[in-house]
Amino acid sequence: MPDAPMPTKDRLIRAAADLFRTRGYHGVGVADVLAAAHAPKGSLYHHFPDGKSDLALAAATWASDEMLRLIAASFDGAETFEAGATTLCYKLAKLFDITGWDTCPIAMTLFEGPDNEAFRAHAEHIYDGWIAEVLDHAERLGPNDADARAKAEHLFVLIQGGWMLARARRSSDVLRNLTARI
Amino acid sequence: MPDAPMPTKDRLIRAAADLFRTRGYHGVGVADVLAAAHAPKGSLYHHFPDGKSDLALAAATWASDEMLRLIAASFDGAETFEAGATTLCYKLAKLFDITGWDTCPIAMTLFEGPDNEAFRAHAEHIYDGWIAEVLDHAERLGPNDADARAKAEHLFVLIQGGWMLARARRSSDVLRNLTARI
DNA sequence: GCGAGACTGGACCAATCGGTCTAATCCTGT
DNA sequence: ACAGGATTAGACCGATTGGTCCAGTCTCGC
Repeated sequence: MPDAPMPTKDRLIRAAADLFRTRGYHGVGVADVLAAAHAPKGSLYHHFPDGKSDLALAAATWASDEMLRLIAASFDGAETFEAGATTLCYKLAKLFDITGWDTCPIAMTLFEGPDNEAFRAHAEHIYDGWIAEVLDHAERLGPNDADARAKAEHLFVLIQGGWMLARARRSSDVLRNLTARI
Repeated sequence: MPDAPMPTKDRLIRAAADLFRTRGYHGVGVADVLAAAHAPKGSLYHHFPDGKSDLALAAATWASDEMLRLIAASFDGAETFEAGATTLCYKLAKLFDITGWDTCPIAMTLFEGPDNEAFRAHAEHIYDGWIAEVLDHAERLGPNDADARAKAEHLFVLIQGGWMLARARRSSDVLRNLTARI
């Protein structure tokens, strides 16, 4: 666990992302994050002057970047949109099994925040980023497809819904079965 | 607001369901529920000996019953599965606009609970109830359809995912657009 | 109209919450 | 070597958290 070489700010973000993802924004205290990141309180409020909410936005952005990488990795070698989407579902299923991913990390972190509007806007921005990334690949792989946007949004909806059922059932099969409906 | 005639227990459940749905389990304090239900603390712990978690399970069950009624109402007059599913999406969209429904009330209430396993199991039970209700109608409307269960689960996934995107975008159109993919 | 259980009302509690503050320490350019 | 900003360390704070407890009140069967 190479904790030491990582800057405190990054450790805080990662620990926060992990905790928020599994227990939700209000389910995690700053003390929990501090303990997980092996950081004192002073550091948190130095790097994130607005405290917990500031940290939550950064954690959501970091989690989003991971998701964007996962999307890119899934579609990069794909020859069709369906192939890429299928790979993405399987990668998510594997991640679900390994890390116990529960639901969408963005939803867990931002959908119950305090000053709701800022959090909601950030969530919308992140989701649009995911859809845009998928859309890029959809247009690349199906140049004449007028429904590319609809296909991208559909995949997003499937994955979000699949995440929920997968969590409730503790079964990643739900995510794999998604591929039949892409 | 006919608050008075309603028994305290019911007022607590409804107030809790409303609050948990919008702000999540940990985002709501028992004091908030008490204030919304115009009930003193003693009543809560009389009707729900295990306190907040007990109340959350009851609130989730109540919210689930509302959803089951909505499903039944949507499919009752329908001549095909697709027609019923479409009606359901439109009803949910309307509800989203009126009440500001945010995401799945069950997820908001149970997915971040404390003794996770009991909450998760209850969520699974409720979700299976929804799917079973849809499945009944699917089998009634398409007697020879071997994929009835897959169709029911697919509709569930669509609605769950749609709920999330609808909330992030503050737009019920997402729910209406679901009908193109049923 | 009386007695018993159901229910209410709210004072009270320890623990935890997010956040502030200041002193100490580290790091880097000169 | 030193200055000075960046960072860390953690004591401390008032507010709020979920929960306990019991005296009082209501509502029944009898």
